[in-house]
Amino acid sequence: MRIEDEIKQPVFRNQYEKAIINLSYTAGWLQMRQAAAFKPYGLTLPQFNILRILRGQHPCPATVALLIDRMLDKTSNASRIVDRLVEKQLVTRTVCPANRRAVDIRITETGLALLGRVEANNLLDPTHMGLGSLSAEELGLFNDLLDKLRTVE
Amino acid sequence: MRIEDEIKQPVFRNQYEKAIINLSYTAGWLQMRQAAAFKPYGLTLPQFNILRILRGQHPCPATVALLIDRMLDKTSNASRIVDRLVEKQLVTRTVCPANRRAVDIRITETGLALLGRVEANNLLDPTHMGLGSLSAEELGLFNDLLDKLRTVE
DNA sequence: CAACATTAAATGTACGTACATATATTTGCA
DNA sequence: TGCAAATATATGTACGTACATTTAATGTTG
Repeated sequence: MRIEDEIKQPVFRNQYEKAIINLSYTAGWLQMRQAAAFKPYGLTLPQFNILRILRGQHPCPATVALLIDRMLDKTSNASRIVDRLVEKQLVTRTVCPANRRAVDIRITETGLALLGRVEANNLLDPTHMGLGSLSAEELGLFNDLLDKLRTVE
Repeated sequence: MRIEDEIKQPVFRNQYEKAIINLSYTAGWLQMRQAAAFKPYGLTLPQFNILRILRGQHPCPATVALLIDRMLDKTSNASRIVDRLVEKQLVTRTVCPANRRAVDIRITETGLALLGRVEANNLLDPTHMGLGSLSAEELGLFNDLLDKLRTVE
């Protein structure tokens, strides 16, 4: 559906403004679908992403600094997201013996099992998440346009 | 810059995953730039958008329901955003005489003046906000791809 | 008219983001 | 050694989003 119809605004001042609004709206649309997909498992998207990073490290621990480095959004507060995962016993947090400033964060068996159940449902495949309607060629074009959009000066 | 380099992840499992991450990342990138542009004026983006809606109604009042209807994000909490605008005296809130359940929200002279100052700086033009690097043709294509992306089934 | 449903907005709670500051530990160097 | 700087994380505050519940006013219907 065209963005004009989605948000019931028949006309934009220019194509730039339309693209800005379309981009924000579409990103929000995608985020809502992702959040809804995780909800039955009691997870948010940032929590899911951290669990995946921890599984990538498993059985080695990760530190908060490593999580921040791997996360898309650098300003998000990894400490507090880990807090919630600890409460749900999906993750453990222990002082790092080698460097007592740091903490060792590990995914638990429960966490691994939950991650497995979430992924078994193919929650992130394009059909569920949109984008299924774009061809490989269109996806490539789309990625190029996004990259170009961010170039300033 | 390519998304692979932006987030230092050299490879994606497939083009879909790359597009999803690229879309989220780019929308976040844009939102950061917008927030930074409004910050010197003590405004957030939702506050700015509500001020614009109120100016569109001026000198008539708007209700909370009208604001929600016009806002991109329907689940955001217009009541509380208006709270902050009232505190800053950019907006007034009075009980609607015709329907005492509703409230009449009006932009003040201070609010109009602030909006004028913000816009005088061209804060939302494509050069400041990115997208300046895209041609008219590319913008059209980009909008079409976003619209198509959201079609499911 | 009274009882109940509907409507409009406000409030509460959980979570995340953005940014500043605090606390504890380690490192480096005079 | 001792002390300042750097490092790793936690905490605090303001704001917004998502969603449920509450409060007050208005409609509706028997």
